[in-house]
Amino acid sequence: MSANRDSAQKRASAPLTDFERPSVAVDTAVLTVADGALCVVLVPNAEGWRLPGTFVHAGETLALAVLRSLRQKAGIEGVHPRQLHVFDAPHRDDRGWVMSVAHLVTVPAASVADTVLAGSTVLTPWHDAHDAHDLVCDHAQILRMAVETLRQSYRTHADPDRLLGTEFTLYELLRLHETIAGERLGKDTFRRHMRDQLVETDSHRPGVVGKPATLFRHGSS
Amino acid sequence: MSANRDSAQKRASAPLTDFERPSVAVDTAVLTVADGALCVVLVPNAEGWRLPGTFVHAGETLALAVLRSLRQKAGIEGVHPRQLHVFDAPHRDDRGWVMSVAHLVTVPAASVADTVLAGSTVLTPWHDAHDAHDLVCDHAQILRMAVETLRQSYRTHADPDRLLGTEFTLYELLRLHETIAGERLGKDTFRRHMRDQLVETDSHRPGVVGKPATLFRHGSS
DNA sequence: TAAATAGTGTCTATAAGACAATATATG
DNA sequence: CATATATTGTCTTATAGACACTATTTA
Repeated sequence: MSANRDSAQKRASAPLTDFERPSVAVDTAVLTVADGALCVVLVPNAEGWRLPGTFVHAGETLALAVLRSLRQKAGIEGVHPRQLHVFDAPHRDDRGWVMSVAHLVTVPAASVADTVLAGSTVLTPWHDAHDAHDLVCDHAQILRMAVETLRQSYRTHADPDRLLGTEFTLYELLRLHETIAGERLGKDTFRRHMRDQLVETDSHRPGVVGKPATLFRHGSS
Repeated sequence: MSANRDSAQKRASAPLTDFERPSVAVDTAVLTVADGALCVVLVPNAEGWRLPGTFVHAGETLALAVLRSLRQKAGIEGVHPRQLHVFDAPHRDDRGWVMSVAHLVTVPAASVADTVLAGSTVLTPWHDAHDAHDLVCDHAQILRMAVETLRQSYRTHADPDRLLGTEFTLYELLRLHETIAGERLGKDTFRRHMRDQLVETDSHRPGVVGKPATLFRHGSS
């Protein structure tokens, strides 16, 4: 029975060379919100635009491979990769058997300018996430999953990815949520949902005209 | 610059042999609900209990590897694997560099008896999912993720995994949800939530005493 | 004071949850 | 009829969303 043969192989001390092994890559949707638009980092290659990615090296976790690829290809540092899904169709990559583990990373809009400067030899191309067509193989699907995951996390929390700074007005938070959700949200209902997650400060941010808005910080959670 | 070298490698026609590659395995939490308990399939090995799993073979998708491992090790057929997460800690397996892609599979309680018979040489050990301790490496974490994923899908749908048969009473559905959620649910609120997802039939299931319950089927969704 | 933005009070429609009443079976 | 289970009606309370009102700033 083949089940016995399989078990015997797994109990042996060096069974790993008995099998052909796949190459494992990571591909990452780097998202930010800037000027009321949800943006993603795309890099050009021969066949079109793609998400930044790399092969995973020995002794490296997937998350570290993501960090390495973003540092090298987009000059992005200090982020927290979230795993989304493994894409494993046997012939999705014509170079051979390559699985890709899709990831999501978010970058605060405030650090986008720094990011561009850091990758000195590489243009860091931010694109509107909703206008990103013609991506290679399954990268459009990765982008959709990333946006949906971001939406899900912002549906229940004020700013889990700290896309705003430490202090922000409720209207800035509202515009962030509207951009991520892709729809208008009632301001008064929104306030009531967010207030108990936030801490009011003594400071205010004056606008060009009108009553200055109270600044808030994140709660202890 | 190392980014350039990396790009050159990826554009070459046979770059896949330049890197050491990981072994990729699948491990699956097979869940069912039987007699008011959430149960999981565990198989014994030298270090303790573990979830059924196998290495992924060349030319095979992750889902197919899951199906093969369940057929061989537990006699389970006709299921639909759902991907949960990749476990990738570099030294999680002392045989070498092994990543494991965790999966969730559900089996209707009605087919559990058949499943046991089908694996003629293998005892199919169902265990209470909440009493499953002492699992090898990260399998306890996989089980937690599987249970949470199952709970999430039953929070919004009547019986997405078809754990009940084609016809069932609302009280049978209520007991299923209570077992999965791990808490009591109000019966009248539950009815109102479920009714519009279900189709009432002309049939009834008589109990030992009392008014026979109406049988329902799933809606068109 | 006029205009603009920030923040709050209140009303209504809807949904959740608990409780009670009704319906239909067995013995 | 007594009892047990199924099913529905209704009441209370909480929440969502819309609207309008108040507050505070600049010009």
